[in-house]
Amino acid sequence: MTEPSLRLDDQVCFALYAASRAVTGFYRPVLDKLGLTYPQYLVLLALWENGACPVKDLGAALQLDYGTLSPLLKRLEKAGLVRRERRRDDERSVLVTVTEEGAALRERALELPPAIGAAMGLEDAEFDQLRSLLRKLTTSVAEHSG
Amino acid sequence: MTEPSLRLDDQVCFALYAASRAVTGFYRPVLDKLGLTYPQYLVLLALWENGACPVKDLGAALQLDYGTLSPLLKRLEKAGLVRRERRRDDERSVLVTVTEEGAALRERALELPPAIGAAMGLEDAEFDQLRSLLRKLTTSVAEHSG
DNA sequence: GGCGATCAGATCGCGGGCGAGCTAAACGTG
DNA sequence: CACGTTTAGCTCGCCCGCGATCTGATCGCC
Repeated sequence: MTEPSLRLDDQVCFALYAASRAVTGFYRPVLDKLGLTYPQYLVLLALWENGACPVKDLGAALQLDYGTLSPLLKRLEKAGLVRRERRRDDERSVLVTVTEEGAALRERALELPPAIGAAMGLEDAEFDQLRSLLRKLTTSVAEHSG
Repeated sequence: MTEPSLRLDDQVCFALYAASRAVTGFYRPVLDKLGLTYPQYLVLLALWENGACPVKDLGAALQLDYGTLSPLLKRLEKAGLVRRERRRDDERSVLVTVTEEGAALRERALELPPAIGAAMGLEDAEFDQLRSLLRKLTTSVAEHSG
């Protein structure tokens, strides 16, 4: 019965934290040219994919709450990339729509995934493996958080 | 030649971002009981392991800059877990030392890795695989950021 | 010894994340 | 219809992360 390790480099949680920040750090200079931050980019990914969608659904897709999304969306709106309007049929809900300008950004964003893919230095198999392990981890941890 | 995917769920970067936040979210209630935030916990991990160490080395171990570490260490000091003192032999450098109280926290922290390990729901092999993929990813991305 | 370069660290500003507390709209049940 | 409950969203405060800028201390080199 050995004592559990508290070595920093043994912790998957630290590896995760470091990797996540390294990747967003890699995106930063590229996204700067598009005038976006990393979370803003993720929001646009969700919107490009789904067309318009209410704030609630964005939160579900990105696992972010209103405290994060509300100010972020306001900044995207101020930048002219997004519109926010109350639904007529349910005044509680706010529908977020991509503007022309926001849609145009999508073309320039297409170069991002290949660039990051190359920088990651993983084989295709490792890439898929990593993604599926991360998904499994996320859902499992979420279940244990209830 | 297909267009690169911009689907949110295809992006490893998003899987990473979501997993990292899910894990720190899982730690939060447990660390709350110790009066710690997640980055503070990581700093203590590094200090428990190395004994005292200058701010610069902490930054290297955690990949964090002074803008993050300086205020964080001040908060840890105010909480009585850590001491900060200028070195006599090099007045530029600040040595960070764990106090008795900080050292005592280590015992209570020993229960964390098993708990998170269980919540992750990964086999031992997957666990090691994930960690090594994350490390590989981190170093590779860091190299491509120069 | 003097002086520019480098280095350790602090500070500030901004944009996340997130919990807590708030408003207003819609719903549900009598 | 009235009234409590749920729901969507906002705001605020605190703590990261990080770029930029500042201060002092040390080093290198003449």
